[in-house]
Amino acid sequence: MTVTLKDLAKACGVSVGTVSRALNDKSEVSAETSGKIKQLAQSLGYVPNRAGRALSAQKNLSCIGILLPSVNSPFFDDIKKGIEEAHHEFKDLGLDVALVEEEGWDVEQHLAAIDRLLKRGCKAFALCTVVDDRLRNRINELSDEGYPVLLLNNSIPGARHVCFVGPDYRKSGQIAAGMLDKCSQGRKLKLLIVMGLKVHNGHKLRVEGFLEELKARHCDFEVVSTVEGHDNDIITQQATMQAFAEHPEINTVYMATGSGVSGLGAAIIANRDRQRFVIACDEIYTTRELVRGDIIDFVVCQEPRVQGYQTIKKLHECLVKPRGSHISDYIVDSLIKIRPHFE
Amino acid sequence: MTVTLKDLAKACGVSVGTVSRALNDKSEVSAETSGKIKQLAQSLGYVPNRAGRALSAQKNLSCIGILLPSVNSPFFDDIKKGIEEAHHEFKDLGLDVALVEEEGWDVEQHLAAIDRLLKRGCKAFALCTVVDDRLRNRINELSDEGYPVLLLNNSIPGARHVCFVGPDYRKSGQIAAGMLDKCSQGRKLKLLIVMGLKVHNGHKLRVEGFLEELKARHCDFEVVSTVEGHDNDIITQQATMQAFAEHPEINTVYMATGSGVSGLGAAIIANRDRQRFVIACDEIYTTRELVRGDIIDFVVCQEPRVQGYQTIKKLHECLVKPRGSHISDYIVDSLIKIRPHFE
DNA sequence: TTGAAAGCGCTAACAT
DNA sequence: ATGTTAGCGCTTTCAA
Repeated sequence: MTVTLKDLAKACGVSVGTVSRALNDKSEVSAETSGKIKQLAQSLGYVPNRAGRALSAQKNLSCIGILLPSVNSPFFDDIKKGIEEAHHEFKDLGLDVALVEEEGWDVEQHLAAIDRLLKRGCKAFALCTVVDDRLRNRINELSDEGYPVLLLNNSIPGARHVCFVGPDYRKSGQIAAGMLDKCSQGRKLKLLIVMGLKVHNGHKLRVEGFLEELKARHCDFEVVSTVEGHDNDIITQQATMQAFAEHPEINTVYMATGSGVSGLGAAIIANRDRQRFVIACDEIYTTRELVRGDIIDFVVCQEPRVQGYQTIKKLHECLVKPRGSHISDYIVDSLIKIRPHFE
Repeated sequence: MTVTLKDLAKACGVSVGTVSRALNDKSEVSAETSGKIKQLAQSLGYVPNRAGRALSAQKNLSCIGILLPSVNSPFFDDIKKGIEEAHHEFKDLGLDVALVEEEGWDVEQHLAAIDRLLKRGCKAFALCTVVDDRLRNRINELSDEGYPVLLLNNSIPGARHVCFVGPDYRKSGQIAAGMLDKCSQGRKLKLLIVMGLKVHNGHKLRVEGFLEELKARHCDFEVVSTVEGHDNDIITQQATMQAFAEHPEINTVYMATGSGVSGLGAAIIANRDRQRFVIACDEIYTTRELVRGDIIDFVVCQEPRVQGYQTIKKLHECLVKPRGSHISDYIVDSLIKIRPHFE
């Protein structure tokens, strides 16, 4: 049988209350007793029972705060679905979720959103935000105050976080290159690369991985042009159209961001006189449509729904497990999707 | 606040015990009271609290029985990992798992295995077994006795089951064809198809989907030969070698089963003088090696780990939810994997 | 600083 | 057939 608080209490000659307080760092317990209890718990392999804990915490359930830059960004739809699913599933284990949605990646807005979540009484945070000094500092503050912070989808170097949930962007690029290599038997590749937003670290990594892998495979390629779509449909379309006009020899397009794909699609359709091989990233409604219509040849996806689900699951783990337990990252798979996937 | 047993009891003017019994069909409660309670529970949107239930059921935890034909079949390794993972995760929610492993698909053995699980006191079953009348009847018996039966990986037409967890084999074949189409720009395909076992319905469906999709895409192809590897390395190797000898023009191989892939690899390596495009199914250790070595071009996988995990999760749901709740199937994704996936 | 005890939602044993 | 109650593991008051 598994070891319970009662067992520990008996073994230590103290009451269950004391054991509970010691194990949860409630600080109204002497260092000596606490140490003894913790040690014993360790050696006996005590692992708290979720059901018991959940039941007890039923009235004052703990809340997870989530920040997403998801306003007008369909990519986040599936992440939100995953969050909802997990929220529903963990509700009766004493968990609540508060979601704050922002439009875009403005640092001020993101900082304000974090404060709002904090005021709502959130006990843990999942942030999809951007590489910036003030944000990094704010995250580190939260961590130091004992709040678990999870970074979602976009990693922030130097920020203290319990774990990262998201894709391996470099590998995503490598996989796009690997596929391209398989599909372009010997043909010389004249490449157009469409980037997204400067602040998003992932898009850069994707391109790096992409080029790296093309080289490693000794593909015959040349990057004819690289444009920035700023994750915006219209800008993406204009930039792509212009690149096609200036470099009609472009025969392959790699778009390293999911946002702005409508613009890419429009540009490709407007230039259908030339056959081009097109690779996109991330599965959103428009992308699916374009793959179905054979405008885009394949997409490298990143399991957004799983990301949403795992975000909640991981933070739940943080709140339930004893402080300082190691929580592993969750790196989603990079999935190649082609037309039959969407039919 | 969510509605509890106590709320229902108060509203109905009965005791919590009666409500619990009514909702769990304990049959020592009058049809009249029971009906009234159920109706009220429905209209008030009562949903049982997992934590409470788990805690209460702690001592006599219910056991899930699983049958896998996994002996000497590395494909099941990842399924088992998923089962282990979920087992660990649901342990403190009052769930136990009993796994019985058989070698191959022998009907007698599978029937005996089911009986063994039943004797062990299992309350629900997950079966990975084969299309056969006696097995179908046995499954229907179990269902009629009120045991939830889940079919894992291989569906059995006409068997009453609460849900199916596994791949869409037809789609798996379609996706292989879609990829092949992308990779074989115009080249005429001279195909060798390697089947697995007759009793496995899925392999047949894969080939159907594969050919269907090639036709739908107007690919220029011809099935030069179809061989049966009987999910065995040596037979697969011999059959493949012979096909290559008789039809040296074969330039593409589609293997619709995961087992026996070592044999396929050996045959390809022995015939390296000719360049052939090779598609395999299912991710096992050997397959990964062969993809890394560029012997196999790509694999269509089926998330075995997720299948294992979801099997436990779904059956847990069956045991926890009120009788007769609808449990949805879980169809895993068909994943295309290429070399960078394994590096 | 610590112990005792109530209570979270549910089931099952016991009583009626 | 139904009511009453103990107890599952845990946290959190309330006392001491």
